[in-house]
Amino acid sequence: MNHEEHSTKLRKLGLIPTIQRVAVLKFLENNRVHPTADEVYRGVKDSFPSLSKATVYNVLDALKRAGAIRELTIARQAARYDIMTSPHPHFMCRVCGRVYDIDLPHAVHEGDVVDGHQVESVQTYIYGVCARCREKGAKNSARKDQETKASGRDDA
Amino acid sequence: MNHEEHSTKLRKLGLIPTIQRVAVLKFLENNRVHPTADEVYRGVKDSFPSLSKATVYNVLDALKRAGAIRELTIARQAARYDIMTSPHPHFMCRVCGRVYDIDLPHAVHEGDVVDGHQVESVQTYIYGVCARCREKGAKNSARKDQETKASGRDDA
DNA sequence: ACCTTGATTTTTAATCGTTCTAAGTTTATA
DNA sequence: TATAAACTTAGAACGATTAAAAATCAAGGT
Repeated sequence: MNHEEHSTKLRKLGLIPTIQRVAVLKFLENNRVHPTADEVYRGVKDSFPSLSKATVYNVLDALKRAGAIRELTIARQAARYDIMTSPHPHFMCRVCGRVYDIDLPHAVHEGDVVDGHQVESVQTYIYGVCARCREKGAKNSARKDQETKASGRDDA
Repeated sequence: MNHEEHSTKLRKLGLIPTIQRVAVLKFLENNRVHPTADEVYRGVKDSFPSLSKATVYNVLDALKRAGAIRELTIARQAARYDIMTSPHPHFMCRVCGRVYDIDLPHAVHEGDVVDGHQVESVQTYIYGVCARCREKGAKNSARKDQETKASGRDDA
């Protein structure tokens, strides 16, 4: 997608296509790892140094309300953002901190009524150890029982 | 449950049963509305004025790690706490802010492996308008199309 | 019961994600 | 190009949570 197409997409969403909005949208399309607002900020700022962090929050909020992205509260520390696709669960690894898309549908859907409550959106968050870290852990423990650091990662 | 029983429960969890821990545990058992740390603090402080907020965080963290309570990140603003029962989804009303237990099982469970990832816990959060607010809204709009405030509530 | 030692609580300050404010800039439209 | 509305910016403010250090308490041995 080029600049023009992003502008069109934003216009269709009812948003004025400013260069900041186009830049954030482009970043989100090229970085589908569920970045935090700060990660978006740092990523976009590289190619757009005058960008303000408040703008990132403003743009993310506008995109969210326009229904173009979803906000994930999978971790207490910071919200994460996902380009809108059909609803699906997310998995967060407690070892490396990465967030993965899970290829399963939700059991409850928009429009459903559960226990008398009108459903507008659903998020399922799964926590554990991801495939990559399980492998690494297995390797390490097989070799030497090395301590497998459980601290947070520092990004993808 | 009386004080002695709470002490026993804490001991079984491997925690020294201090009066603060007993008080927080008791509060959580009597207020199963998924309170925030601050709501726990205010609630317990009533009957225990010397209580510190840091202690509430410490106790909640200890209870969480001992597996006695679950932490919900259903809203970005603040974590909420739930006495441990079998895993179930939660519903948050965007009108009144209340959080309800949903009587449905999760589709994914502890111990499962999904896409190669080892599952340790699952949380499903559903957002929308609760039964109570739907009724109220219907009543109001039938009567006079009164504005239905969408701001946060101020508790149960 | 008393002591010792490690765990816990307390107060206070710090951190950090997010929101607010006020001023400056840009966009859409005429 | 003029104008008003929308948007961006920098920086201050906010609020939930965590950290640090000193004071207090709980448990087990004497």
